[in-house]
Amino acid sequence: MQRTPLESLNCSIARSLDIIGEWWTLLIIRDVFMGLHRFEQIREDLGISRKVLTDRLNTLVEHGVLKKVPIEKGFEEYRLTRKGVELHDVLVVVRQWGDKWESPQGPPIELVHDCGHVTTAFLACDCCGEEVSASNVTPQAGPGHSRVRKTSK
Amino acid sequence: MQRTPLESLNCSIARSLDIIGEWWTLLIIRDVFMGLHRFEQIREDLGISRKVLTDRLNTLVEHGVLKKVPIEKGFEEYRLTRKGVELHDVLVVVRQWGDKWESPQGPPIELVHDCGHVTTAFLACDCCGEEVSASNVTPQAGPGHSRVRKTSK
DNA sequence: CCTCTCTAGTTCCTTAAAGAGACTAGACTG
DNA sequence: CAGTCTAGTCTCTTTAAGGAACTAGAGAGG
Repeated sequence: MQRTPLESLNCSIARSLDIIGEWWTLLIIRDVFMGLHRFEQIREDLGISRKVLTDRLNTLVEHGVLKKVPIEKGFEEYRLTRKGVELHDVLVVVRQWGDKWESPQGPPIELVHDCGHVTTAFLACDCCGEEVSASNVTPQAGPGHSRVRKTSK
Repeated sequence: MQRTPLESLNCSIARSLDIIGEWWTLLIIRDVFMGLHRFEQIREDLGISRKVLTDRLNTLVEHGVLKKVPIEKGFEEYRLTRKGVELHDVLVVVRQWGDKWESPQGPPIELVHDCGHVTTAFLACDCCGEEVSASNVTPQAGPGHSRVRKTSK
C-alpha cells in the first residue's frame, strides 16, 4: 500500500499523526510508559512482527519521541524523551474514550491520581480552570495558519 | 498489507485505535468537527481517495462515531454522534502536542475558550481538579482487567 | 578458546490496504 | 430530456504489514 504523508496539510493534528498515527505506534508508546523498555519485551507483549517493530522504533527515535540508552551488559533499551513523555495526555484521553465506549466489562486499567482517588481526567482551560469541550471553544486561525495548504496543485 | 486487529489485546487504547487509529480517520473526524459534513467536501479538503474515504466513513458509521442524516434535496450528510463528539478531547490533545513539537511557525489553529482567552488545555483530575500527568498518576488493574490477554496461544 | 544461547535485528515471501483514476447510478437542474 | 452534480464503485498498481527464517554480536559456561 502506498500511504500519503499528511504533513502537507497545514495542521498540527496531521503532523502529529505522521509520527504517532501509524499502526501500532501508540501501543508501543503505551508499553514504554508501562515499563517495557526492551525490544523483545515489547514485541512479545504486542505480538507485533520484528520488522514492523524495528521500523516503528526507528521512526520514533528519529522524531525524538524515544531514545536508545545503553544499559549494563552492552545492551540498549528504549526510553521516552520529554517529547515522548508529553504523549501521556494522548494516551489518557484515548484510553478514557475506549473505557467509556468500548469496554463493556469496565476499564482494564484505572489511573490513581496522587490525590488518592481513581481519576477520570477532563480537559481544563489553563486560564480559568473550567472544562474545555466541543461546546465551549471556538477554533480560530493561529500564527501558523494557511501557509500553503496543499503542496501540489 | 495485512493488518492485525488490535482488539485481542485487552486494552482500551487498542480498542479505541481499532476504530479511530486507521490512517486518515482522525483527520476525517477533525473535518466533521470543522463543519465539513459532505463526502465531497471532506474528500477535497484532505485529498484522500474516494475509495479510502468511503471505507473510513462506513467504518465510523458502523461504530457509531458518525451518522448519516438526510438533508433537504434528497442528499445525506455525515454528523457526529455523541460518541463522536466525545472524541473532541483526543483532537485537542493531539493538536496541542503537534503545536508544541511540530509547529515551528506557531499553531495553525488556536482554541478560544468561552472564558474569552486562547486556551491551552491540560488534563485535570475530576476529583481534586489538580493536573493529571505522567508523574502523578499510577496505573492499576481495573474491573475489566486481564480477561484473556491474547486470543491465540 | 570454543560452543551455546540470547537479543535485536535483517531478509524474503505473501497478503492486503492505499493511491490514482476511470466509470456509474441516482437525484436534481435548465 | 440532456446535462450536471454527488457519492460512490471498480480496476490496476504500489507498498506496508504479517510471518517465518536467517544473522550478527555480546555474554555465559565448560
